Amino acid sequence: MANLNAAFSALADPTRRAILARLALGEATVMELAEPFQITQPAISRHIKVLEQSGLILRRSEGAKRPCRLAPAAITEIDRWLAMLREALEANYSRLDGVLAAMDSTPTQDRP
Amino acid sequence: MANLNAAFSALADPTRRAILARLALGEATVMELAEPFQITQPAISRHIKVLEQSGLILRRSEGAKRPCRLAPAAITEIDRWLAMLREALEANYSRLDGVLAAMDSTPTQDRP
DNA sequence: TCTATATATGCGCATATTGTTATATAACCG
DNA sequence: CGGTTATATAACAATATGCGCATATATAGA
Repeated sequence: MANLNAAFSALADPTRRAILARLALGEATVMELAEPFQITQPAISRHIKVLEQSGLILRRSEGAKRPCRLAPAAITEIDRWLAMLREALEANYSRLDGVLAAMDSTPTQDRP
Repeated sequence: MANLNAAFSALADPTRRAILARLALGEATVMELAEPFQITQPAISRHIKVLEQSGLILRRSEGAKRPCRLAPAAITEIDRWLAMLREALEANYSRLDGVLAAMDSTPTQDRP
């Protein structure tokens, strides 16, 4: 639960989300990731470092290149946390549905 | 896609995530939300403001109280964005499974 | 070895975030 | 009306973040 800080913080930046979206298509190098953006390469390198330290991406070495790819673990962890909220909302909806159904079918029903 | 900045940024703070977790149990007032924490009430008020402005929570007025509850829309939006990564990872796994299956069942299979 | 390519890091600056204290606003209660 | 409760805002300090520029490191290749 500690890494959620870093993971959500990393996701809060649109450049970093765009990088992740690109990585969803497959592994990519720093230069490839930097290409669509107007900011400098050092800035991209730092974004990548943030993503790496947050656990959202993994890297390997291929000569001078350091390709990046998505890291399943962190994404799963985030998903698990959000599931809590999702389920809470679903539960609320169910409850509401129940109330509405009760109102509809049994107006002023007797209940000991 | 614009609100994702604010939403993820809001989620990056553990106090705010704890507030959301509390709200998953149901509506709560500022004082109720502040109770488990050691930080001051103004600090909690500001966390709530951040959550509200990010769209993650909704509020109503009940006399002097301003109870908070989870907002389905923002949470759904986050979920949709993460689904992209989730599906990408699943696709990668499938591809890997395919490769492994091919290696296992048909070593050096001919393919025009 | 010299040079080009790929990536990382240090520095300085502008801006944002978080917490605290003090205070303001709003509604309830007697 | 006056006091209490609930919540918000202002002002300030400390810290963090993001960017560009310049530069360092690492590998490839002639």
